[in-house]
Amino acid sequence: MNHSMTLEEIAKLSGVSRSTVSRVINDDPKVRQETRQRVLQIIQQVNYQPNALARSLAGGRTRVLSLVIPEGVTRLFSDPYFPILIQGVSMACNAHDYSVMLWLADPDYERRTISRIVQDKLSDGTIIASMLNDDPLVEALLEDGSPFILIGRNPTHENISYVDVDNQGSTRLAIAHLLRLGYRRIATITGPQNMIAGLDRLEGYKQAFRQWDLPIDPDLIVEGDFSEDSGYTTMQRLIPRRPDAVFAASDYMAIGALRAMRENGLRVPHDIAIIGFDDVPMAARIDPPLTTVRQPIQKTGAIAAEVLIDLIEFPKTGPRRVILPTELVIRGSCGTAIRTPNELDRTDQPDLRTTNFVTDS
Amino acid sequence: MNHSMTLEEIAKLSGVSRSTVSRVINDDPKVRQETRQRVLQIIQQVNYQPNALARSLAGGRTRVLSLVIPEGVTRLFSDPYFPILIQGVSMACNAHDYSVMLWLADPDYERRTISRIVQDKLSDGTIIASMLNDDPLVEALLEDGSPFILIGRNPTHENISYVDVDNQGSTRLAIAHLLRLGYRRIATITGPQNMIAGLDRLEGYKQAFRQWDLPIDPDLIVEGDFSEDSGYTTMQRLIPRRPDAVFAASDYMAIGALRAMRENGLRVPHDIAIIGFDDVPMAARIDPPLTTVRQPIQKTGAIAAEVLIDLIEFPKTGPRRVILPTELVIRGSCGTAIRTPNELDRTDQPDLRTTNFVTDS
DNA sequence: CTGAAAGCGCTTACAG
DNA sequence: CTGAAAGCGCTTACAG
Repeated sequence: MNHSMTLEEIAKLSGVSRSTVSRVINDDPKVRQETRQRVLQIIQQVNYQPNALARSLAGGRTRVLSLVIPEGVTRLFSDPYFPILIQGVSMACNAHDYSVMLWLADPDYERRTISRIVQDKLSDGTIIASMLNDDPLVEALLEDGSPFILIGRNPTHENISYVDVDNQGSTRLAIAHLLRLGYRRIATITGPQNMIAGLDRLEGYKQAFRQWDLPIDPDLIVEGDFSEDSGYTTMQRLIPRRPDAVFAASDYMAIGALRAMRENGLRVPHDIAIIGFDDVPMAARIDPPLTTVRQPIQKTGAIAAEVLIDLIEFPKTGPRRVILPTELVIRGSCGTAIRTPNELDRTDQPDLRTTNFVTDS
Repeated sequence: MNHSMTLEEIAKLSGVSRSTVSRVINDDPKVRQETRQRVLQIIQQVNYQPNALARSLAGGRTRVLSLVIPEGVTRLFSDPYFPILIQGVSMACNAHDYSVMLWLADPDYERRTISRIVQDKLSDGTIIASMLNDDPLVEALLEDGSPFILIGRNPTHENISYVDVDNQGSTRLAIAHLLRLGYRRIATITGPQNMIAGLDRLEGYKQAFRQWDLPIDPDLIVEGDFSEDSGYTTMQRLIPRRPDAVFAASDYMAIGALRAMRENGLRVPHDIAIIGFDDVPMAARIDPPLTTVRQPIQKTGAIAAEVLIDLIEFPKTGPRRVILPTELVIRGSCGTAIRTPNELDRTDQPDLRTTNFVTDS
């Protein structure tokens, strides 16, 4: 167990006061070059690293961000969504010399957990990736007044900072794509309806039908939880209802649905088409390659961290809302042929600046 | 921005000294019941939460663990290994009132990153899940003298604490299973050869052949990096060499290999058998279901955290080494029929207490 | 059982 | 440009 150096010792070694050493460490310009050099050399020499705890306590800032992710959510394992998100957060934090504290918390937190996250004062701010509506943590953070940001907008508090994608618009576009190809019995496997992403994607699905003056068949709407497993299970229920296409609110649900289709002898896209959401790496690799709405997951995490850091360093600036662009990636899983070309060729231009089409190379 | 309560204020409100409040908070037995109650009530009433920073600085312990995972490793995204591991760590930490600081660090750390992890003093100990041999972080931690534990043994420092599975033994058993079924041209897609798990699984593969007095064909050994993609790519190279079975050192490499097999018109297990490693959820779901070596990933993370916490709280106790049991899970991907029953039925009993056979329900 | 005091290792006005 | 001093919010011997 090495004895850790302190400011005091560096001061002694370099023949200055500890105030001066502190100033050198903090790049305070009003230190004589000569002095600075001497101190820096000593620091280098003994490989001194200031104690982050003491620094934070005295300075009032920890340079730590809390990242809260719902524990137990199957998506954590079935799907690289959260890993990629975490990496985005981590990279942005590294770039700004922040560290990240990870909380995999049960969504119905015990009161104690919330207190720990909120009042610990171990982090300067919080990123909530749980996206649950009416998350009690949000209320607690609001009350505490410490900076935080959500991944995914919060419908009950529109004045909270968040970063999100246009889930409604992107989904509308995906459904429109299927409609344009002639599909009519388009089912959807939704995300959890207690998460805004799940709600918004379902809403986008409905909007597309309304835009086209087509009826919505409630029998073709089933609720999943973003996991591969739920995609499989819900697809099994959907098959007897004979959809000709499916929009799954996540790629892994689409992968699960494909598994169910295969087991039931359905050929994709010949017998049934499918579109996913996310564009995780696996989407391009399955058979057939999955048409999907690509969202910038890593960037979402990075932007969340950056906006939060900004919020911490400039507290006056009001809540920030960031909407990141998505794009529809066309691959093999929804076919390309127009099935019933009659009267379908309406040029509905979606009002969606953030969404683009791309064709996968 | 709420004003945060301090010990001092609680003391004033409850008419005692701040020493007493501190004792109440820390469950010091030598406080009169009556006093304790009064203080606790005030604490409850104003929802006071002690400042963790100050507590740590004064107490010398932060109750924070650092978890270091190699960034950029494709496995982080292609595979739930790290997410499940993280969850294990997180759950154990929650249970012991520890928090976890996550470091997704480039494996060839900048010197600065190492310093931050090691000397920050923001955490009481470190879990290294990078498993890279000759990790500079290990040297730094060793020098610093602060407690840490590895996921995966370290061949150069056998006296470091770690938790691992018997990779050699498990693999030997998996290969023996294939040999017993009559396969002879058994290829392997190894893990990265700069990680001990990759090395040990390859070593187990070789050991099995030696045990059976069979030659090892270097053409049937290709190196992957645990990712689905590398499984696909290396399998493409392997196919012309006509293996009749493949042992992939991770399930996702097996999944990638299956993709290559399918594209080349090979039927599994009719034309070629395959065994994976990990038993991630997807293993049971692909077509055909994957025979694999199940390792307790979440438990590995949990045990690592628990042993580390123990090491922190009882520093004298020497290095701990934990080997967790694995089991061979037999599913459809390697077939069941003995192909060439002649002379194969040797009853080699592997010397492996930690490995069991199970058949998936 | 309780309090006054020193101390954890820093930062940051305040003087000079 | 530099130092002495107060302070961040706790813990923990030391007295009593």
